[in-house]
Amino acid sequence: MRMDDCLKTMKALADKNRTRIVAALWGFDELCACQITELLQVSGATASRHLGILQKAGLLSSRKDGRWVYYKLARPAGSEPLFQWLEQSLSGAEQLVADFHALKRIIGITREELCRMQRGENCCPE
Amino acid sequence: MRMDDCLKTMKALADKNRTRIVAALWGFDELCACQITELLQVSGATASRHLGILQKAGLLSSRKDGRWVYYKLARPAGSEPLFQWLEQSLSGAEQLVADFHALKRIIGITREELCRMQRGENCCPE
DNA sequence: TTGACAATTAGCTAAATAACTAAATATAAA
DNA sequence: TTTATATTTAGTTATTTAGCTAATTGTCAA
Repeated sequence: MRMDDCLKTMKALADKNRTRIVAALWGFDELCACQITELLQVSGATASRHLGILQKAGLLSSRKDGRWVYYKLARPAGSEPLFQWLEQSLSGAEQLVADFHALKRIIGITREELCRMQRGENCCPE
Repeated sequence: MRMDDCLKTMKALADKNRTRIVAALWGFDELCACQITELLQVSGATASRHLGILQKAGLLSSRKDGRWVYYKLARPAGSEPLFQWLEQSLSGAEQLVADFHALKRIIGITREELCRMQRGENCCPE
């Protein structure tokens, strides 16, 4: 690996929100952009930018399904020790435990309803 | 490890000059601040700041010997996989090979002469 | 074909950070 | 004790980056 690629990986992981995304994908194999947006409580554009940085570093892969884009961990060849260190270092971290519970709630909401919430529409459109 | 400590480690390593410092200490057990300054070709203050960031992240330890301060890798408990990934990812990196050769030259210069050079005094004081 | 809409990109602002110079600190030598 | 000097800290400036809103893109449904 070239030094720049290695630094790109470190820079991608050296951010709290991006580490939260990676950790979320340990517990939930695949998540869509709007679910990540809801987890981080940031704008969709911000979540998208973070996902792009992780993907450009080779840490995530994405799959498009209609209007939705799903992300999962890529675990490129040779990255095993890095992920091992990360998982071991972060196991039980308060923020990630809270995230795990939040995600259980989030995946219980349909994506349509989730996106409606994110657009600020109150609820229950009859 | 708390999440903040983990992020501090990642942030410490997510900088080219600091990665070069860590890699330098793989090949040369212990180096003093002025040798690191010479390697990176930055001001002494800048080198000192980078060394401080690595030390606060727990990645370096230091030892004072008179006017000189020597640094070495700390390799804290649990960090083995991280260093394994780093060494494997960076093995053969162009910049680090060049640094290794530069260091062989640098350690051949007495610290007194090195610091004299860094103060801008030309050479050969009789 | 048109309208709705999830996701991304562009453009901006505020905060974080890397670099420098100058001042402060601590140690050795005269 | 005074002077020289290796390192660190303070203060400043320039660059990078995380966040936002608005505009754009690509897809589905009416």
